[in-house]
Amino acid sequence: MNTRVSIQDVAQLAGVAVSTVSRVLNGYRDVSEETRAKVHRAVEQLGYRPNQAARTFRTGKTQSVSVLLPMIGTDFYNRLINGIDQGLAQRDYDAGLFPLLSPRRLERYRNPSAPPYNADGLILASLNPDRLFEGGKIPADLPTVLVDIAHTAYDSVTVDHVEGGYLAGRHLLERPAPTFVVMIEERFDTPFASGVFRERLRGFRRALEEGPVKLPKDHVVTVEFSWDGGRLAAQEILRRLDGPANIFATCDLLAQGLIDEFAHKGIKVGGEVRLVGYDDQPWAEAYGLSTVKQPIESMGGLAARLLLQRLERPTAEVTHRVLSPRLVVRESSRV
Amino acid sequence: MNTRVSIQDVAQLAGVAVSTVSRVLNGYRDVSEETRAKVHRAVEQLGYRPNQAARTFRTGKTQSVSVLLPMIGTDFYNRLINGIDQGLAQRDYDAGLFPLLSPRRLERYRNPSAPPYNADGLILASLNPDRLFEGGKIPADLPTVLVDIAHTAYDSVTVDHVEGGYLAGRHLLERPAPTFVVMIEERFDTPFASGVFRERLRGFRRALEEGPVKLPKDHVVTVEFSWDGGRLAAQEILRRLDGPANIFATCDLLAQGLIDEFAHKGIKVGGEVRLVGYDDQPWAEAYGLSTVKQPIESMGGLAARLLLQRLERPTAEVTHRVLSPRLVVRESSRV
DNA sequence: ATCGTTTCCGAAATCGTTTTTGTGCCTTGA
DNA sequence: TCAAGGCACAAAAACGATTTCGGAAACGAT
Repeated sequence: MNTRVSIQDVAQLAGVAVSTVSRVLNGYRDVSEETRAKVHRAVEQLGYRPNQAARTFRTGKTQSVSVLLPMIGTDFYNRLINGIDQGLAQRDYDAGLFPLLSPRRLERYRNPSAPPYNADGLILASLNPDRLFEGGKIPADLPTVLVDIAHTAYDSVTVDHVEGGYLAGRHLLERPAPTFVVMIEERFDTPFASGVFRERLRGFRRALEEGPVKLPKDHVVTVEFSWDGGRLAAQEILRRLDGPANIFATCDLLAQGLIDEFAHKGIKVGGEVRLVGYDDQPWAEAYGLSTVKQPIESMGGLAARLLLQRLERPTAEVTHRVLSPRLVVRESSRV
Repeated sequence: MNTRVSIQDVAQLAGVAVSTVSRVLNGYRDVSEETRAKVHRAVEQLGYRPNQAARTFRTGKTQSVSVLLPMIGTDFYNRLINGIDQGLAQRDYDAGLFPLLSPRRLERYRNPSAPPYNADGLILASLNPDRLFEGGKIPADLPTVLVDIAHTAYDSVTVDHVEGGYLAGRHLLERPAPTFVVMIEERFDTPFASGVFRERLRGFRRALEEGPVKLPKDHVVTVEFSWDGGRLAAQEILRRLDGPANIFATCDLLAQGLIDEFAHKGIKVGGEVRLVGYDDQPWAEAYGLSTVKQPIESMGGLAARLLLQRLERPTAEVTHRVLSPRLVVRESSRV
């Protein structure tokens, strides 16, 4: 007995036309105080709630955007979501989150009329639209901005991984020593963003080129994306080295594995063995891990603002914003 | 030039009526193979995509449900979301996540025509509908199921915290010793679920009643919901005791603080000082922490299935499902 | 008194689907 | 031969809002 009452009923009870009720409800002018009150009274009395589906149908607007992202629960996406949310809230927009929790979901969301696309705009986090939509267009030509990944055809906000690697490199080279890089194997068969680890390595190399130290091929250890990966890398490094070293792990998880394994072998990072990670995970501070911190919240907030802009002017020129990471120095890289 | 093409255009190109196109698209009978092919050809040629808003408007169905939850990023909500997602995917429903990231969002989501309620059903996680909607009804009378909280008026899935406390108590009392409980102060001014810590304590007390050991009033230490809270509790306990003890922490975070502080003082849990936590956080295993594990994924999956059922039969009787937690014994409580 | 302007409001068109109803035509069976 | 029924499709009526258009009344200025 709630969804049954329509704007018609309100109009009838108030003794006015539906158009008048609509005008009152949407705060338009051209309505006298008197009728406005009558309408409000009728609305109150009937407990009328506008049918949102009808409204969306007519206006084509939902006042909401969808955020598609590979997963949730990681520190990265938590911070990103918070940033997006704040950016959106400023302008009375709401965000629905649609994580690609399973291959099945991914398949479903390829359907252009899936629920996520029932929104005014779209934020794709770490998701390559070409791969996600298999070369097709964005469903319903939804205004879209990419975050944590770039694409010539869409607005995007990213942070510069090359620069992050460079920062790590410059820092470690304050004290020249044999250098190792521990990084992750990339897979290109998912619609997720990729190539970042290689970029970080590239930046690191660039820093090395400015100094006297070399990075031999076999000093780049490629492992799996796991804590165990880091431990294995530590064993590998110890096999190759006995003395001071500078180590760059292209993500904190690997750095953690390294630290734990070193500790197990009685080696404490910082001093002789210096280590820099990447990501600034929440536990990094407790671990005393030097690391490269990305402005993830800013990235999210900026993406939200870009989307809002695009909603206003759909045909404006595509913009790409590249944010800079920041080096956080802690004990693990002290000389 | 995509959203511009409607079912009309398809009908015209195919040389049939719109109703026929609709029948084809929805797989209804009463269409010959020949016209079916014609329509499909026209659809293909025009790149026609049905207007989802219109469809929703007409049918009143979206094939999606909304999940309202206090936050994301915690282990609890991660597991819950995974459970829900799996339960929903089985029947071709999609879930939009709407975390109450800020007080502002909470306020917005009180509006019955906010985007989250533009769905076929609603899952409220840890959220009390009375408080959330300030005594009002669920927006648009959306079929709703509650999870991690109960309410007489709605379907719900919860796990029994009293039972969890009881399990911890029975286990610790295998070896009688002075007993402490570390718990968290509750706040009732939020729309979030609450009272669970008290319930866990109640269950623990119930176990004690079956044995010879007493729980003195000042052996219940109430602290803040933080790692530091656990550390302070450890200090407090050490002040009161010198010898063996059984400790029940009503959540793992407190247990972690306890363990760390004890370690700092040279005391290792397990053996003399036995400890049981609650939640089975991801790190609990590495910590060797005995703890009470809730079947969170099951809870989510069950909630999803209940909602699906209710969507089919909106007037069916309200059901409440109470799941049982399970004790995971590890080193921290070995004798 | 006349003429414009403004203010307020109603009638009707409209959005793109789904669903109901109607209508010829073709079969079938008695 | 005729009634009954099924088939394939068309026509039109919803669904519930917003928006456009236009007209009556009220008002002020000439």
